[in-house]
Amino acid sequence: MEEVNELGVSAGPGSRKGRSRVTVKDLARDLGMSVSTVSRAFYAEAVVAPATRELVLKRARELGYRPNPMAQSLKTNRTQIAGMVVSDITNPFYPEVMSRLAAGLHEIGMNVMLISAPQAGEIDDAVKLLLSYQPDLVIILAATLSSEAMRECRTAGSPCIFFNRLSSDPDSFGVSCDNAKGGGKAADFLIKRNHKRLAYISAYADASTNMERRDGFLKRVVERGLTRPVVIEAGSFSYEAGYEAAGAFGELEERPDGVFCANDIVALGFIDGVRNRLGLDVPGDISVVGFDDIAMAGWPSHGLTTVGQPVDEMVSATVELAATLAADPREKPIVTRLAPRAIVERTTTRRR
Amino acid sequence: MEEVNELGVSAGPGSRKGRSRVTVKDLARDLGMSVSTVSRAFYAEAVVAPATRELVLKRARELGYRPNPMAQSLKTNRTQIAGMVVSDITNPFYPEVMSRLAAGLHEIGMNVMLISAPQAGEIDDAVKLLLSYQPDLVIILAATLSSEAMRECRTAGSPCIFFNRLSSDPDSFGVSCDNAKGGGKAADFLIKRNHKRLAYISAYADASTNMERRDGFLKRVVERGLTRPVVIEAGSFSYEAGYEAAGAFGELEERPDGVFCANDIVALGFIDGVRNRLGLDVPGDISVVGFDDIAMAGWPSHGLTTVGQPVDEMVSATVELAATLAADPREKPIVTRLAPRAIVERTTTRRR
DNA sequence: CTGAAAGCGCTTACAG
DNA sequence: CTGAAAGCGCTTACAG
Repeated sequence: MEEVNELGVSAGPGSRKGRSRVTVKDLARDLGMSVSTVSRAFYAEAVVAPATRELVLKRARELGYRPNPMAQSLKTNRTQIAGMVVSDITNPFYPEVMSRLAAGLHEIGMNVMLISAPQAGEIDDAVKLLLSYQPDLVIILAATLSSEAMRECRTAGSPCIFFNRLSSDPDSFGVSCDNAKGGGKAADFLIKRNHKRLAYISAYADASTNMERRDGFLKRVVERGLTRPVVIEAGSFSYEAGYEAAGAFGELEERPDGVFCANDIVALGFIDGVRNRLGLDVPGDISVVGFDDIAMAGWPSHGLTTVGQPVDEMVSATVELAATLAADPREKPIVTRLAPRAIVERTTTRRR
Repeated sequence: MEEVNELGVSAGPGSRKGRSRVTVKDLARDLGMSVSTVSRAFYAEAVVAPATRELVLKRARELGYRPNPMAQSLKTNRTQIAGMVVSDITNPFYPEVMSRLAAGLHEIGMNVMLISAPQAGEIDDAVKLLLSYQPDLVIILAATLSSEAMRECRTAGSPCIFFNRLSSDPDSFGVSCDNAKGGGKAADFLIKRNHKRLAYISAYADASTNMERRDGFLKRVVERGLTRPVVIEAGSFSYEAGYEAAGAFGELEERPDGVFCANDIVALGFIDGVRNRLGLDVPGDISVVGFDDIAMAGWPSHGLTTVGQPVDEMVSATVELAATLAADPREKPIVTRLAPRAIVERTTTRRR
């Protein structure tokens, strides 16, 4: 940082903050070039003598110069910011995804602005705050945007990518697992192991993920000639909801022997509920299959058999889409569906 | 959004993006005032006729005008951005904290820029990217910044707040639980229930949280006249580390009857390890106490007795500090310590 | 290939 | 109390 002083960049009156940052002006002066030329050196498309560019880039590195993205965005209307809206943070699936998404976005030079709403209601205000930074795009995890918020994104010119859970809005992008297929896999898995009476534990009823997994599961079961599975409404994607669902499960006159849950966290709650409240054995009395394959599913205390999500592929697809959208936000909305991974068989299922 | 058109704000040449945003200029024209006056209306300290201010604010609301923070920051050197650096996302304690911190920061009008590094090594680059946005401060969760990164924060003028885990750097802020006291509480708890031979499962050895909890625990145990607890090095704050530590625990010639773990997630792993690998009963053979009181600790399948962190207080303190720092970054570094909550007694401990 | 100039959307001394 | 002007750090037509 000595070079900063070499340059003679003084703190200046505006910087009570003590921020002495190298600006394009400093760099230009140091190099004896015009600001325009220096600026151009940073853009591959810009026409500038190769030798000049090299000189600029080299000196920039030495002085630790980086273009100020705030100033850039004022001119370019691009911010290199990806908004990330999250609400259902209690599902461990999302921290895992957030972390990997953020890393991927950093790699393409984007920064992530995080909006996290404990309650769904509070999301709107936060989205407004986010939008004032004009993010190049916003990625929505496990949250449902109000139609007002969606409209605001549109007027702000920030396209929305729904990750995992899709939106009913036809104007937004989506990256998701082929959940219906995943539901079908769960059905095949249980039927192959000779289960006869199946059930589905439904989470948040309106979530696309929930509906697709349910429908895929039911459809396949019926196709295979078994009776249509019972559906128990747990109400949300949470451990508690799964735990409560065990109560309703206990009331069934004919007890199912195979259960597919909307996701892992619901499955874990359901299993605990079934064990504690109904005194049943898993997998002795019933088999339970989850969806996601979060790290916890692999813990010995749980050993959950589950349909794995193709997280790597989903993250890559999202990052790629982000790169495209950052370059040209006018792409037409598209929904990408990735095939689920193979079922991971652990200890919550067995052959009947 | 109709008003935008009323105003006659055209998309303009620069906005291929279709971003038609109301600017201060538009608002001024609409109100027949100067840009200066309009701008002033948004600052409580600025001198402007009350009636004028009201008018401006009202119309701004109607048109959906919000000052562009990018442009603002160019003048003010304040960005209203809080950087958030996270690495240990597998510990569920952090998602809970992130979510609440983000919400609190949004309430004081700050936005959160997230850096998440899967491996500690990759954090430096991401921090550089973050710093180019000149965050008013950066909050560090469960991560250790390289000294180079810390220096960069300093030259960038962004003060660092270490949350939970403290830094050895004397130049940074900190908000943490009184971990030593928490360790002492765990000791008292086990001793009161007549445990005689105690052990501590250590996580990442260099983490301040780990050291303080350990030392507080050991000190209190010795003070109370018991023999100094065995310390087993699990190596990291993870389930896997706890699980592995059970192996080392099994090798001990004299088996402890009470174990205090560096945090909940380590405790859960340790318990599973002890049960699966050693065939021991918890709490039959040994009692286990954790630290944090994450949601999972309360699950029936775990029922972990644990020292609760004062998360609410820690989050409030951090947000308050952020507000102060955003206003004046030259505050002197201070470390806030909050008392741990009472131990939550569940089913992994019993009286001997 | 390079430079001078305009302007992105703001804030804030400086006059009046 | 208000307005005209300068300037924050950039990019990018426009000349040369």
